[in-house]
Amino acid sequence: MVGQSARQSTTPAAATGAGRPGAASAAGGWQDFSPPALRPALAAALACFMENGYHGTTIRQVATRAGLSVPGLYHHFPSKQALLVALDDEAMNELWNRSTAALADGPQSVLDRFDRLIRCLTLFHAHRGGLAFIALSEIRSLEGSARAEHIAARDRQQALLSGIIDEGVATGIFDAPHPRETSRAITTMCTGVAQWYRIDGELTPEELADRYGRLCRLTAGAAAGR
Amino acid sequence: MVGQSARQSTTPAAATGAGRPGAASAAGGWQDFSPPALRPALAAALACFMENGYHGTTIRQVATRAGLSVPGLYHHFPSKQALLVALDDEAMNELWNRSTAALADGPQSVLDRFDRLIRCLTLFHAHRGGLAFIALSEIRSLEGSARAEHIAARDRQQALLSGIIDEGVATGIFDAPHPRETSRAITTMCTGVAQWYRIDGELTPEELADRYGRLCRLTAGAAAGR
DNA sequence: GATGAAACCGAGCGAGCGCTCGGTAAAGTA
DNA sequence: TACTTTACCGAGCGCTCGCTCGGTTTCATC
Repeated sequence: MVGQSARQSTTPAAATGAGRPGAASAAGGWQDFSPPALRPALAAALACFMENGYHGTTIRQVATRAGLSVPGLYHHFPSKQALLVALDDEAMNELWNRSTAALADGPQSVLDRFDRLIRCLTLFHAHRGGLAFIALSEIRSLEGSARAEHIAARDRQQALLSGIIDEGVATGIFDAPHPRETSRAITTMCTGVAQWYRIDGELTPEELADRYGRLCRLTAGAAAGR
Repeated sequence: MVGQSARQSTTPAAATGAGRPGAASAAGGWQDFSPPALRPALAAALACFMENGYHGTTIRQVATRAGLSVPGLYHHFPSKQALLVALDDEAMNELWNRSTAALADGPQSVLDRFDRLIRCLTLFHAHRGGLAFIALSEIRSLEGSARAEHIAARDRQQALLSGIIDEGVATGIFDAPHPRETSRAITTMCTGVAQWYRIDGELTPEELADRYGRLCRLTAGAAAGR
């Protein structure tokens, strides 16, 4: 309940990014998750895809959930695939924006950046579990260039963490004889949060992030700390 | 290439289990992964589901891949859903049989059992990645009681690891102030192998299992060892 | 060589799919 | 008031879906 949810709502977050929520440009804003803020049709599509998957969802289900007729839905999005691509873009962009903001926001030692990135990953996958889950599990359903773009974004995102781990190994902060597997394992741990975490469960995202921060330090071969 | 792949093929594995491959009843047999041994129609369904997901796969694709006509396929399985359930059962049963065999096979200290279970989980998700991936990602597509049975099997499987971790925390072998999250994180790491590991990649499953064994010890708060 | 079971297939049924046609209603602008 | 834009919908098109009907072929057994 308490945590450090960093409510700084008096400052309108509107500087470098596109001005959309999720840009999180202000200091500390990368851990502020107030509004979901998806357009109604997208929110309906997300809910349907989470329940039945992309191919298991019909356009009529999405329309009904959005309170629209089928042609009414097609007024906002040109195809079912476009709904998926928009959700995927939203997820990948928001995670990237938050991650880069987290890395820039504070002391720049390797361990500080590691801790902030882990916190960012955990908070995102807890708060935006649905979005992250779809982006992770429906890669196969992305058609044409959208799939390649997703994979490029995922690799770029993954490089943030593995870069820090490589740095930490080079400077002796991390004891990781196989940095690639260490990085893979930590990434999997954090993204896995989207698969099981429920926002109405026992832990707040902030509490979970504290616990995962400690676990990831251990996995990376750092001192337990806090 | 070397590893400890425990080739003991002279002894026919045929004692306690149903006699099917994957029962792995002989000593050390839980880490012997020689034959995939799925019926042709199931193997075809698995390949299709991996490429396009359950709902994204048509019965005609499965039939073609199996070298059958559509009615020919229906001679072996009564429905598309039955193919998925059979694959899911195969995955859950094989993992359970191997896990219980691994726990029984050797010294019974907490750390010994932990190491063998982690090794078993990693080897399984590397060798049987396709099967494990479908069982993990298509839970939503299981209809009726099959979904509840899968979840029961998954919880039973999960309890093997969390039980050991609780034991280790109680006896002071593991330093884990939040055993449930530790258990969840380690499980996620190991099952995550099915999402990215390729059998034709740089690491053999046995090498990967060695590295993951070390990582999981760290995550659990044990001494690094080896 | 007759018999029955198992293995298989060409053709196609009814249903539901993604998507569109040709509109109407409401709101902003001149 | 006329005109444009935006937001929406009833009806339905063409297609593919999971599945089945009514067969034929293969093969072990007598």
